[in-house]
Amino acid sequence: MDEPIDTARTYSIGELARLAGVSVHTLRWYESEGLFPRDVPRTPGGRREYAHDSLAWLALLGRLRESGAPIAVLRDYAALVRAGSGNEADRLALLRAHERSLDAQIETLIACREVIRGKSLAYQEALVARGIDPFAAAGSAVDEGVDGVVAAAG
Amino acid sequence: MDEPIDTARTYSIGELARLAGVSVHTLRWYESEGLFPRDVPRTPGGRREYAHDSLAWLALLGRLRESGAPIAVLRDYAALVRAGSGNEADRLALLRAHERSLDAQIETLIACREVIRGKSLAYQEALVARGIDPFAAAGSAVDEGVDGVVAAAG
DNA sequence: GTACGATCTAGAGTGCACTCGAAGTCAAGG
DNA sequence: CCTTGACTTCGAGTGCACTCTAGATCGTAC
Repeated sequence: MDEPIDTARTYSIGELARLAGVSVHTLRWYESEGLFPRDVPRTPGGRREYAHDSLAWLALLGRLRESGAPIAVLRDYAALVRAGSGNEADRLALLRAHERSLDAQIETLIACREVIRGKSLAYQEALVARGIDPFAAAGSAVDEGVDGVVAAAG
Repeated sequence: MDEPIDTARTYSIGELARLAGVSVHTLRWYESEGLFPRDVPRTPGGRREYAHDSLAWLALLGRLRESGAPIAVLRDYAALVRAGSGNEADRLALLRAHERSLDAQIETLIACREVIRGKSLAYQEALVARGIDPFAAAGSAVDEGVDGVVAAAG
């Protein structure tokens, strides 16, 4: 079951930063903010030696961040994992809460897209009605605008 | 065609803030940042007197902001509207660029949701396998965790 | 041994989008 | 007239999430 060649692999902070797509500054800052589920071991010289699974952990953090989770949520989740087994229901609750936030965000964005799409379609049709190619490079010398067609508020 | 009762309606900054769901501070700040398509008129006493269509304008700005458009984009759009007719193709280009950004955001969020959903389903199944109701209030006294089932990285 | 790049710590600085405070003005009610 | 509350300007402060600086140390290659 164990694959020592892979799992024994460690990363320097520079390597991990490159692989995870974050800066070394960010990795140190994440650590100082308690976003790792266990202490990052050091070499005798004091350098960070990340375990191979740090990359997967950072990938998860990355997804949470991308989807708007504040650092406090990542910290809470890391604290639960750090605390060890027995709190899986808490972890699940945290993840599900974020899922709901994610659903809400997606809905919001879809609603925004509809509004903005409506607006741009109005401009597009107005331009076509005036005999202008709506996808031509901008800056034509037409005198009269299409504001009345699109909306009073621009 | 004109409906003077409605279109002649003006709003004080407090009214408009309430209706648009932003703070009066924000309205003044938006104005100072050039986010209105024309100068906001003042009463003889120096107070702002927003035209009735300001509400629709703010609704559009709100949708753009909600969907991640930075203030600079709103400023550019306001500047185009302020410049008057003849630049509709530019306005359309701006809106369509934002639409593309919106599409990308939605895709990203959907990808995030899948990852996080996968994670929470794993916890859920692990809890069920251990005979625990995954939706019960958290904090049960189970000794052994499900980490091995979910993933090494938490 | 020395040069060099990567890493270390602690703490300051950045950018965004507000958000608030201070000190004063305006307008309607009593 | 006086109070009250909404309004004015200007500038400073806030919160978030990094991002960077300075000055020292580590470790490998020559």
